[in-house]
Amino acid sequence: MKKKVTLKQIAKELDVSVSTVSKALKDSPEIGQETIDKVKAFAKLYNYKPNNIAVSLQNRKTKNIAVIIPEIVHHFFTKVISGIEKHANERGYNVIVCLSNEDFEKEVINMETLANGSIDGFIISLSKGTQRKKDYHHLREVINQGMPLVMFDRVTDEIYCDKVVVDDGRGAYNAVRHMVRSGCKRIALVTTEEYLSVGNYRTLGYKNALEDAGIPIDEKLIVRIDDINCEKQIFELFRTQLFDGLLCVNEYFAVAALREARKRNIDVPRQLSIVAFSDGILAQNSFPRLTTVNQHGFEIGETSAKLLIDKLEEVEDDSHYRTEVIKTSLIERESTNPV
Amino acid sequence: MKKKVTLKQIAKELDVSVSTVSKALKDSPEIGQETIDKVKAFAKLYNYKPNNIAVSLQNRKTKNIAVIIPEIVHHFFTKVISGIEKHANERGYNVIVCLSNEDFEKEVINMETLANGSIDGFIISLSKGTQRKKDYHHLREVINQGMPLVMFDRVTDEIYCDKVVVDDGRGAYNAVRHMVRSGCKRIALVTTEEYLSVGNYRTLGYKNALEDAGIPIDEKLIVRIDDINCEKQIFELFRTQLFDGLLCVNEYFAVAALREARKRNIDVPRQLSIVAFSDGILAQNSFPRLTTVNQHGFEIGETSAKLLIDKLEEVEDDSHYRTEVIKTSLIERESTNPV
DNA sequence: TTTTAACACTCTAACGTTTTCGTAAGGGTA
DNA sequence: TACCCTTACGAAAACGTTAGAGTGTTAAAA
Repeated sequence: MKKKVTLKQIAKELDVSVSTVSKALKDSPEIGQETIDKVKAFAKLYNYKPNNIAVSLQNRKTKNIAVIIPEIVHHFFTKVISGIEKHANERGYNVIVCLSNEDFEKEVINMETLANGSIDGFIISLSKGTQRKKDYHHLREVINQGMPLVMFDRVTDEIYCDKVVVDDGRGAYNAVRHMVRSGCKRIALVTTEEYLSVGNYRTLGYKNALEDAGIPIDEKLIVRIDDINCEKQIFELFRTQLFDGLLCVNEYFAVAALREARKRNIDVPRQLSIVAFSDGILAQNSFPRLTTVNQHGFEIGETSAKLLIDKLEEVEDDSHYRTEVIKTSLIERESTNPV
Repeated sequence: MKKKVTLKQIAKELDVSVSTVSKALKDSPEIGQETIDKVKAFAKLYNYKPNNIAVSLQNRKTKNIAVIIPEIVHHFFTKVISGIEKHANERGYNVIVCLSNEDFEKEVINMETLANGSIDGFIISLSKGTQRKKDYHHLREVINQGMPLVMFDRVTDEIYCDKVVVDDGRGAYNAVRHMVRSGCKRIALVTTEEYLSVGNYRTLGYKNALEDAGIPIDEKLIVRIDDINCEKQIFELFRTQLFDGLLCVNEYFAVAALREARKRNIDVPRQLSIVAFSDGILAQNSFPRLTTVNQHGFEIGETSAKLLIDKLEEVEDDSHYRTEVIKTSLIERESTNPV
C-alpha cells in the first residue's frame, strides 16, 4: 500500500522547494527547463496527482455541483441527470446527487450540508413537500451566500434565479389539438393535485386547446389524482364518463388507463385515443405503444448544467437571470389515430 | 449577499483567538463556560457553519463516497443508488454519482479524478467495456492507495475487495423450477453475451434446474442477445422453436417476448410462461404483469454502503474482505401459472 | 566599473480548520 | 516564600496546495 505522494515529498527528494515543484508541474517560465524535466519525470514515476481538497481550499472552487431531485426512480429525472452529468463532465465538474424524497426537511438538510464548501452550485427540482409548504428560505439563503442555483421543471416564481422549464402548457395544447384533429370529440384529462406547478400548466394547455377547438370544457372530465388511489380514480372516470380522448400528465396514469380500457374492451386507439406526458420506458413498451409528449429530459439536464457552469465561470457577474424554455415534442405512436 | 463567516472573523470580533473559538464550539473543557456561551451565541447569530473543505483537508476525510455505475437510466441501478443514498445519509455521508456509460475509459477517468482526495471510498458496478477488456488496473491502483472499494452486481474474481452480489444462479434456478412445476416442458432462455458475469451465472442456474428436473438441455433454446438486434433475435426464436416456458435475463427482453407472443396470438400464461429477471416498472406494468426474479436492488445498495462505511470507520484495519450474497425472490404475477 | 536585468529559485502567506503544546494568573499547600 | 496545580486561554504547526514577493547569481548594458 503506497500512500499518495505530495509536493512536499517530491521537493524533499529532489532537494528543491515545494513551490518550485508546484511551478515546474505547471510549466511556469520561472523555472528552468532542466528542473521542469526532472520534476515531471519524478512526478510521473511516483504517479503524483494534486490533492483536490487542498486545491479546493486554496482557490475556493470545488468543481463539484450538487443536483437535488425528488426521486431518482423516475425516468424523467434519470434523463435529466444524464444530461447534467454529460455537460458537467465535459467541463471538468463532478456531480453530487442528492434525493429529497419529495420531503421538505430532507431538501433543506441536503442543501445545508452541501452549501458549506463542498460544492460550487446547485441544480434543483423542488420536492412536493416544498411546493406544498411554499417555504423557500433555504433557497434564498444559498443565493444570498452568492452560490449560483438553477431550478428546473418544478420551479417557483418566488425565487429569482436561472431556470429551465418545460413548455408544459404548449405540450398539453399540442397533444389535445392532435387528438381533436384526429377526430376526438370528448377529451378527458388525468392530472395531479393542484399544488404542483407543472400539473397546472398542463391543465391550462388542455383547456386552451379545447377552447380554441370550440369544445366546451367539462369539469367532470378532469380528474386530479392523489397518487395513492390512482387505479381507483381512473376506474371511476371510466365508469361515470364517456370520452374518446385522454391526456395523462405522466406515463403511470396512462398505462393505468390503458389497463382499464383493456378490461372494458375499449380499443385503443380506435375507440379511445391516449396521450401521455413524459416519454419513458413505460410508454415506449406498452401495448399499444403510447403517443407521448416528450419533455426532453436529457436536454433539460444539459441546459441546466450549462446555465450553472456559465454562471460559475463568468468573469464579471452581471447578475441577471435567464429562464430557458425547453420545447416539448409530440411523439406519435400507436395510441392515437393519425390526423 | 453576505459571505460565509469564518472562525477567524468570529475570533476577531470577540477578541479571542481562533483556537478558543474552535474549542468553544466543541464544548471543550479547556474553555470557560462564559466564553463558550458568548462564542456560541455569536456563531448562531452569524449562522456559522464550518467549511467542509477545510475540515476535510485537516483530517483527511471527506465524508463523500463515489458510486460508479454503467447507466442510470436503468431501474435496477436507480434502486441501488436509492439504497446507497439512504444508508450513506444516515451515517453522514454524501454520495457522488458517476456514470461510466458502459465505457472502460470513462470508468478509469472517473475513478482517477475522484481518487485524489475528493472521496473516501468507491462503490462500483463494472462497465461492459471493463468486463470485456478484463483490465482492472484502475481498481488495483485505488485499492493500493488504501482506499476502500466495494463492488456490486457486476464484479470480478480478479480483484480482492468487499463485494455484494445477487444470487443469480439460484434466482434463475428457482425461476425455471417454478415453471417446470407449473407444467412447462420446454423452457427457453434469452440471455446476454458471454463476457457479462451475471449472464453466465443465470445461464448456469437455468441449466442446473433443467438437469435436476430431468429435462435435457437444448442449446437451440438458448439465445444470446447482443442488445442491438433484440427484437429480431427474439423473432427468430419464436419462428424456429417451440417452447412453453421462457426465462429472460432482463425485463426488456421479456416485454419484447411478450410483444412477439401477442403478435403470434400465443396466450401468456396459458400457452407460454414468462419469467423476467429484475423487477422493474416495465415488469410491473406490462400486460399481463410479469412474474419476476426480484434482485432487491435497494437492499444491495444499502449493503454496499454499509460494507464501505464500516471499512472506512473501522478502528484497526483487519483487511479481510467480505462477499455478501443477496438472495433473490420470485414475485409471482400473471405471466406464469400457479404450481 | 557600476547598474540593470534576466534567470532560477526560495520564502512566505494564505485558504479554514483542528490539535498539541505552552503559559500566565490565581489559588492552595508546605 | 517557594512550589505545584488548576483554570482558561493563545501560539503555532499541520493538512496540501498556490501565488506573489523576495533573493542571490550571472551576464549584459551603460
